[in-house]
Amino acid sequence: MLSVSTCSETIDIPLFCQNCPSRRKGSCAALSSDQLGRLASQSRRVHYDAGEALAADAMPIGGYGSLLHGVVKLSKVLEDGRQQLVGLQFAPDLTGRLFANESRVTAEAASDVDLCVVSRSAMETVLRDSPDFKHSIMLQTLRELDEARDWMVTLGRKTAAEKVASFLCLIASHATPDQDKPRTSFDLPLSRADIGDFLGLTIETVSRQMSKFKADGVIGIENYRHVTVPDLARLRVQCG
Amino acid sequence: MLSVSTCSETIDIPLFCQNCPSRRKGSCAALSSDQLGRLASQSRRVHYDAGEALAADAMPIGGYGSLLHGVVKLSKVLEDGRQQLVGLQFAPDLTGRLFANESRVTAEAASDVDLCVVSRSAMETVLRDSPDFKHSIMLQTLRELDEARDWMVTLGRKTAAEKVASFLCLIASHATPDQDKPRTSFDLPLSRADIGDFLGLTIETVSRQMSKFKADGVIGIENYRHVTVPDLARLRVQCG
DNA sequence: CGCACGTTTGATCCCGCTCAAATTGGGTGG
DNA sequence: CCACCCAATTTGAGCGGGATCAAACGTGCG
Repeated sequence: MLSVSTCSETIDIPLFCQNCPSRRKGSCAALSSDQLGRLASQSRRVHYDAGEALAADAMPIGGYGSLLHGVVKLSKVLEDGRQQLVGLQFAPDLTGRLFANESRVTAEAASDVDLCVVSRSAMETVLRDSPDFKHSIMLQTLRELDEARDWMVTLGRKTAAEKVASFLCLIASHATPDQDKPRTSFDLPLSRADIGDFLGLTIETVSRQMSKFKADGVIGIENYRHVTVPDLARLRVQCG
Repeated sequence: MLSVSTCSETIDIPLFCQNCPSRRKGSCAALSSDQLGRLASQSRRVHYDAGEALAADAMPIGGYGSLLHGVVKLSKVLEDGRQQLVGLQFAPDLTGRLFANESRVTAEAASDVDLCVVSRSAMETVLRDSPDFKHSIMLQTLRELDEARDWMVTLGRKTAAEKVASFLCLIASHATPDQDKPRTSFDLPLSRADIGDFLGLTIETVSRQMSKFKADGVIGIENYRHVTVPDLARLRVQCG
């Protein structure tokens, strides 16, 4: 893998990169095949069960991970235990705070999660050697900033019903495994408690608003976690 | 200015860059003197009066500006007019959404503001030619993301009193013209209405909490806008 | 089956919002 | 210099949305 090829584009691509979301539409798409090979040789697949922590607030950064499958929740807590989710990550997002010694958030696997992990030094090397790779990650960072600011509007100015509708729309638009269109049927990656922490609401209020949407026919709920949306436009109207 | 010098470090630095916060501790610090000269030759000083808009949500990006003096507020509005501030910028922050055709926020001068403005193409050129400059801006973007996430906790999980205290602490830590220590006496760059929009509160609630802090001796208020903090630690405790 | 946990549903309370009025201070013109 | 005006802010009264406290329900697992 470390030998450098100068001809074929595809032969040198590591097998496990071929179907990787980061290679197909994430930051690794910016790497040449030999850069990819070099990075891949220093990476390893890591699985986290739902609920496991990938990184803790104010703790040293162990490494960086490209999200292959699953959902990662980013959160922060106040001293007295109040918690706020500050972001959700989906494939092919990169986890881990770049250019800092400590994490600024707690990262936990919301569902079962597969990561392609590289060490901090390997990441720094590829960032130095591939401006395109770094650029791609800068674009992701800017997108995350846009998303964070969008969510600030939800947190600061929307009603409970609008918050829950906004959350459902967010999941519908990301639950899509391989397409760009929002899904009309999906599993929620978060418990009611996590949804409350994401929306700045209590469990009970989330539950009540979901029940109300169900009663109004805006959504269907099965087994708590599975949601169907007969009319996406109707749900979107509820987002305020 | 366009002539390239190979010897002296300081002679070629444009006069109006010498005292510029972006040159001293912002992104322009990453530029060589001839890169700086080239960029400066394409820049111009622009003044905005308090209240003027620098950029509007969903409108094309006109150019980018390094904030020389003053405070810029970033906001988003819902269709029905509800507004949320999603960030404040101070010197030497860069204004303008990079690598996008449209702004994702409305940017307004909160106070009188001076900007060092460059065109989009000039910015793209210097980003291409100077990896250090681009890196510096990436660091700023990551910092803004951290700040946005910190504020999400404030918006989602704090009480009105804690929100107002958090805002006062934020201003105290940024009102410092040339030092890194929080100020104990400063002018608020925002009206009560803007503070409310920043905190997800109404004008009245902001006013009541400020009055309460004043009555409790945590802060002093003169002429609505000027605040003194006799004991910063006591204010910080109120932040939750 | 029976326990445990996540969720739903119900009853009540309270913080922050709404509506309304008074106060302050700055600017303007006589 | 003062009277007036206007916008921003403060203060007050009452209401309501979401929180809190409490209990019932459903689902999965040992």
